Amino acid sequence: MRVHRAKIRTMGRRLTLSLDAVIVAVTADQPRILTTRARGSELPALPFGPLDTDLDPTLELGLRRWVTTQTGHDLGYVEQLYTFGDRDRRLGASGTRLLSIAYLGLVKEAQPSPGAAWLDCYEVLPWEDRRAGVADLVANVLRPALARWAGRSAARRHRIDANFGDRRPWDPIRVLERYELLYEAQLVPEYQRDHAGRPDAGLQSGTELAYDHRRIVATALGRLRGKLKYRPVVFELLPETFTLLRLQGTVEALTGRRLHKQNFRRLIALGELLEATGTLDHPPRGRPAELFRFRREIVRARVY
Amino acid sequence: MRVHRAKIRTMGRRLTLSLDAVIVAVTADQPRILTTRARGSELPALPFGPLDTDLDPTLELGLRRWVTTQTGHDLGYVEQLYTFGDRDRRLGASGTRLLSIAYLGLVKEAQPSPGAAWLDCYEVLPWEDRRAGVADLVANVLRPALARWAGRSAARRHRIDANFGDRRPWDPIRVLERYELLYEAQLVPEYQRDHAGRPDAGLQSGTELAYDHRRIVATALGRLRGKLKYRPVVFELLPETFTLLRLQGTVEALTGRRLHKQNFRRLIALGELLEATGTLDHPPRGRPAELFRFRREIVRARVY
DNA sequence: AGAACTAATGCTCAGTCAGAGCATAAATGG
DNA sequence: CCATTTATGCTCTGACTGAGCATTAGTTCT
Repeated sequence: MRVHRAKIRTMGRRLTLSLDAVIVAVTADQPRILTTRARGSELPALPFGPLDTDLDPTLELGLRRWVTTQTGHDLGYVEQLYTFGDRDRRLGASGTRLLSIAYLGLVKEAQPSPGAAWLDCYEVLPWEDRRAGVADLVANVLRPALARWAGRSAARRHRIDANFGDRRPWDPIRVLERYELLYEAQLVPEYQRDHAGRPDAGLQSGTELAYDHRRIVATALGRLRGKLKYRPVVFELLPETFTLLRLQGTVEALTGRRLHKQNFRRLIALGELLEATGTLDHPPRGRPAELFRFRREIVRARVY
Repeated sequence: MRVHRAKIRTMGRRLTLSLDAVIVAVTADQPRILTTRARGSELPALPFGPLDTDLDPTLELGLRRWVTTQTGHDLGYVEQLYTFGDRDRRLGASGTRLLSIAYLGLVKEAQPSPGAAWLDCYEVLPWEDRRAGVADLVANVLRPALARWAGRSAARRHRIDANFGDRRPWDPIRVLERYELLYEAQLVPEYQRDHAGRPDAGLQSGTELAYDHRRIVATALGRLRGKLKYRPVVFELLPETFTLLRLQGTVEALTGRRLHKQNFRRLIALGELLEATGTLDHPPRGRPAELFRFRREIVRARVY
C-alpha cells in the first residue's frame, strides 16, 4: 500500500500536513494519553499520521485509519480539536513548516501498543488534578513563580488570581487558559517556541512533551471536560458494564475534581441513561456494587 | 506585494489551503454575515483568503491580514472554528481538493464593503430564529417534510423530536446538529455534496450558499451562541456605549430567543461588567435610556 | 398643562438545582 | 458477632431562573 503524504507547497517552500491524535483512556481512575518516542527527540510526543488524499474521503476517517493501523486502537468517539499552524512549528530541527489538525479520540482500554506508551495525563499537566485539593505544585511552586513573574503588574496579578487563585471557584474547563498563562510566565517550555528564555532552573512543572504537544494536550483536556457536561462521552472510556463508583471515579479523573457521591448518584438517577444489569461486582472487600450498562439508545441532552 | 498562496501537494495531486471567514455583525437586532459573489457561482459565498507562509506567522494573523486588506474590516474577536477537508470539497467544477480552516470573526459595524454584501443570518438558517416563537417555516414546512423523510423509522422520529420537537426545551447551541439533520433529510442542499438527490421542489428552506458554506455558518452560529454564555463577546459587536435594551436585543438576535427584560437586567447588575456613563440615549419616542460602557478591564467568567 | 405613549426600573414568588451533611443498609472477612 | 467497606436513601439550604406585577421617568401629541 502506498501512502500519500500530504505536502503543502508555497512558492517553493513546503508545509507538511499532519493529523495529530490525543488518544485518551482512563485506567485505575487515572487519565492517560498515548505517546510515542519521536525519532531524534528525547521527549515523548503525540502520535500523528498523514492524510492520504486517495484513501481518506474525510479528515476524520483519515485519522481513524492511521490510528487503527499504527496503534491497533479502535477509536470510539472522535472529535476535531484545533488546527495548529504557527510558523515556528517544524518537524525536525530545520524541517518544513508544519500544519497539524489535532483530534481527540477516546478508547476503552489501555492495552499497551508497540512503539507507544501510555503517559499519565497529570504528569503532563499536574496542576490540573485537584482531586486531592490544590496540588502542592500549585501552592509551593507555581504560585510563587507566577508572583515573581507578575511583579507589580496589576494586570498580571489579576490574571493569576483568576486562573490560579483560591478566591474564585476553580473552573475545570479552562485548561488552555491556565496553560497559556504558565507558558507566558515561562514556566512550561515549548520546543521551538521559548525564544524568551528557558524556565527557571530546577522548576519541575510537569513532564515536557515534544514540540507544542503539551499545548495540544491542554486543548484536548479542556475540550473533553467541556463535553462531559452535556454529552455522555464518559461511556466511551468505560467497559460495557461498570459500577457507579467506577463511573464517578472516571468522571473525577477527567474533571480533576472530587464529586459528592450521593449527589452524583442522584444526578445519574434523574437522567435515565443507565440501566441496572442485576449483576453484582465483587470487589476484594466491602459491599459489592451493582453493575450498570449505558443505554445507548437514549441519546438525551443534559447528562451530567 | 507578492502573495504566496499555500498549495498542498500529494504525490502530484494538489490540495488548496484557504482561510475562510464567517464575519458576523449585528445591525438593527439582526445578525448578519459578510458574503461575496464568488466568480462562476450564482450563489453567495463566504469570503476566504490564502495563507501567506512568508507574511503570516500564525494562521489567525493570516486571517486578520487578508480580511483587513480585502474587506476593510478590522476583526475584534477572532476564533478558529473548524477545519473542513472532505474529498468532495473542490474549488471549481473540477478544481483541486480544498482544505479550509474556518474562522469566526466579530465586527462592530456593518458598513458595506466593496464586492461584498451583508446577508441576514436567518435568511441562511431561518429555523434558528425563534424570537417570534416557532417559525412558520418549521411548523408548516420542515416538520412535515421531516416526518415524510422519517417514515416509520423510530430512530429518525426520535432524532427529529430531539431537534425540532416542542416537547424538549429548544437548545440554541445545537445549530449544527439541526443543520445536519436537515441535510440528511435532503432539505438543505450543498454544492457537490447532495449526490443523494435534490431537495423537494418548491421547498424553500432558506437562502442557499455556495459550496458547503451554509454548514460553516451553522458551525459559526452554534459556536458563537455557546461563547455568549461564558464570555463577554457580545461587546465586540456593539459600539463603545449602548443602552441595556440594545444589549439585550443583540443577545436575543444571536441566540434567536426572547429574554425576560427584568431578569436580563438583573443578570447584568449582578456581574459587574458594565458601568453607567451618565449620558442618556434619546430615541425618537419614549423614555430615554442610560448609556452603558463595557468595562474591559474586568474579564470575568459567567456573563452575557 | 395634561394625556398618551414608550421604555426603564424595582420587587416578589415559585420552581429547579447544586452542595453538603446525616443516617442506614448490605455484603465481606476475621 | 464485629469491624470494615461501600452502597443507598433522605433532608436542608442557598443560588439561580423564569415569570409576573407594579411603578417611574422621560417624550410627544393635543
